[in-house]
Amino acid sequence: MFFSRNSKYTLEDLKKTIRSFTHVSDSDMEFGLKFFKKETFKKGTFLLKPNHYIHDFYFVKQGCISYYTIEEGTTRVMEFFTEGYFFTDLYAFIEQTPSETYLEATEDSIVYSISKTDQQKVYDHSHQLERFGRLSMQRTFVINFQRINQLRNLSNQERYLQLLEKRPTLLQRVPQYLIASYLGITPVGLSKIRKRLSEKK
Amino acid sequence: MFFSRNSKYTLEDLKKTIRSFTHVSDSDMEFGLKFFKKETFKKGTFLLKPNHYIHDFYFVKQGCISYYTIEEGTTRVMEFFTEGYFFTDLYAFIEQTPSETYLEATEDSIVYSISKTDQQKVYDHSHQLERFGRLSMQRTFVINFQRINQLRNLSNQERYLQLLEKRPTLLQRVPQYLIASYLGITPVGLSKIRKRLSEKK
DNA sequence: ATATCTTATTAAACTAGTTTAATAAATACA
DNA sequence: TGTATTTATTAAACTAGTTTAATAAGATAT
Repeated sequence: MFFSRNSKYTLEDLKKTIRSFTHVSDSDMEFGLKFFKKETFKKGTFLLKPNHYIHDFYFVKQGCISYYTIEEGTTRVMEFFTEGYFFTDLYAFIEQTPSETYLEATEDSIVYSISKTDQQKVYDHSHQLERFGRLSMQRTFVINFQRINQLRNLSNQERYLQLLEKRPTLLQRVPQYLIASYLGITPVGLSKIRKRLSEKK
Repeated sequence: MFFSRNSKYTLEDLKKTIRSFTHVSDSDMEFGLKFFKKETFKKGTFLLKPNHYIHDFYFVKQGCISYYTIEEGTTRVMEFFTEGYFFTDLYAFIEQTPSETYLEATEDSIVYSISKTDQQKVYDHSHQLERFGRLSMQRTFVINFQRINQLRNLSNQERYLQLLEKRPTLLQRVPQYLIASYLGITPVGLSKIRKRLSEKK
């Protein structure tokens, strides 16, 4: 109900991203890519809502998918998936449990998707692509690990500045109160930080 | 210089842990395990210090390895690796760059190690073990992700209580100022939290 | 056992955040 | 275009942490 499907697109960017991790032969690549479907999501539509199962693994071709929970009325943004990101609600995807999260297109978005079953077929068929799977997990691990250390070691202001530096367009693309949530602070807190910074300059 | 080596041990616990992730045939398992070496580290000795390369991937059989940096004189503990943990300084290991971290045995410890080269051999030889590699990365991903959300969403007091619950023995095994560092607070801060909690009861 | 060194607690002053509420600015839409 | 709604800022009172420094308690070694 959420989306419309249509396939047969170039997938060049996806192919390129996969090969940035490890060598994959043309035949294995072809085998893998044929399972991907192109999907488009209008701004404000959902790829996933709580209490639903998630069957697909995604790659962002264009747009922005916000990954968040709502607990006691408070939105908590865990990630903004933009161009080139692989994503899913990994916990629910792995365990095949009902999700507790939202995946919302906060911009008009185009993604490629592959079902868990098909992904398993791909990994069974291709050692090279299983390796890609391992390495992309490893990459994500490193990124998350750096994020953990940032959260523990940097002040909110420092984290805001790092975000500005690393993902400069995000603040133009996403409302500020969601950025605040992503940083783990209140909108008021972020506003204060911005004021403090603008006064310093 | 840091350690002494000797091999031929049962490795039963390592085998069991690997098989908790995915099926691995006896022959693949045998092939993989023969690369692991048993190493022992006395309390206070180092598996890794800054500006050294790390060549090995580890599994903790017994003991506790603290993974930390020292920045501007401040120790920042990133993880305590205890029984059943796989670990290495992943960033330096992957990129083969000089490490910026310490891996210190904060208890007398026994670990199994495999070199990066040998690990690559194992992955090249066995699709099943490559899958184990992917799945164990995935597991670590989920754990780290939960940790990120805890850091963003919970108060220091709540995180301390969660740590007490999830790893209750850790506080007996590790000095409190390292626990504080792991939680991202000062020893004084942790002491205050403990006082507040003991008064509440 | 005593002295030494490390670790933990406490106190006091301070700071960067919080909450709640009001206001201002920006955006959407009818 | 004007009005309604959403988003961002500001203010005020508060809170959970910080830093520095002193003290107490615990562990180690001679």
